[in-house]
Amino acid sequence: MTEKDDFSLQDFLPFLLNRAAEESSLAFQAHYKNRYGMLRNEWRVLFHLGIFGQMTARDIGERAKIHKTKISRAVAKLAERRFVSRSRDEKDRRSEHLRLTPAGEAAYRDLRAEAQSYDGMLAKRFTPEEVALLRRMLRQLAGIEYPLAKDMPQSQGQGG
Amino acid sequence: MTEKDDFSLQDFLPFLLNRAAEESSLAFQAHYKNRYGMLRNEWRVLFHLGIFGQMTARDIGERAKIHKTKISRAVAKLAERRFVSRSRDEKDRRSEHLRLTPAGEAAYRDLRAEAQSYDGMLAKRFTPEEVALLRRMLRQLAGIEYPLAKDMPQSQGQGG
DNA sequence: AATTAATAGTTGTTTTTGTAACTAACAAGG
DNA sequence: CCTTGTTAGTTACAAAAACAACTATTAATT
Repeated sequence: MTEKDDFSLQDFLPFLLNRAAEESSLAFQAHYKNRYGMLRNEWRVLFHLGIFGQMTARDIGERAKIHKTKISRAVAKLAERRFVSRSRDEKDRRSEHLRLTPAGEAAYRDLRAEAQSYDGMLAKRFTPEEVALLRRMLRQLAGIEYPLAKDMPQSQGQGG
Repeated sequence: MTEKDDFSLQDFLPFLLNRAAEESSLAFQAHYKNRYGMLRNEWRVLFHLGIFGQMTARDIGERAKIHKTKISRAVAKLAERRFVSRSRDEKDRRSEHLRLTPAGEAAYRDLRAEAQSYDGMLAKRFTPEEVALLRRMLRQLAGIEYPLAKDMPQSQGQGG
């Protein structure tokens, strides 16, 4: 098992990103899974509703880039557990507005606190400048538009 | 759908990392999938054998942190397609040594070239210093030890 | 208005993954 | 040697994800 080739798999960004994502999700995953029996897409939907208050399934999917079937099943489960309530839009009866119930709000607040402290724990391995740069680069790689506000130097947009 | 809460999902590292990983894997995935009908774990195994020449399933799993059942299935498929050959270790007949066949070598070289150019494309959105820092941070988050060689400043190990 | 196309969301089926249990081979201690 | 434990790898079953096809409703076209 001695090295034979100069290509480094551990520097290959898609591989590295996947490993980092997987590793850094583990502890948080354990939390929403054990505490609430939630799945990844379920906490994501929960968070969107917690953050934005009211959205349709389509809104969520668009913003988080989650496929509509995943949203549909996540919403079904959250609704079944009374974390989310649904109400038809009377102007367009195809879509429905989703929002958190009080129980959903409570779960959201708990998980959000957990997320914040967990994120802080991950971030404190680096300097604040490093973390800011990391997030900026990850957003760029993820194809997420910059908030475009504040005072960021907003460097090179090579976009290909 | 107006914001209501100050928590930013798009800054939450596990979410952001997942999105970046997913997004940045897409094009490469298309390549090994369409061209070779491979799965994620299959190209990973292929690359390990391409890089190290000969390994056991266990070696691969340990190095890439892939569970043994995934390795087992990936190897089975690669062997079936004659990309990989297996040979029992005579000293310890539980384990077997894996290596690429010429066809496997060819596939590896092709995919490696693709990976390299793809990685370059991702990287060129940033400055070389930024990319170096990004990889370093990702390795740290992924729990991958530094090569510990060369001339890296090797900063803060907060490790928690 | 009838026809066609598009959109929101759901359901069904197939792949892929995750987990647990298994076999075979080795290792150690009595 | 014969239990007991460990390791390499496989297989079987359960959970989750991916993909395609579907219903209901609205919008656009003729």
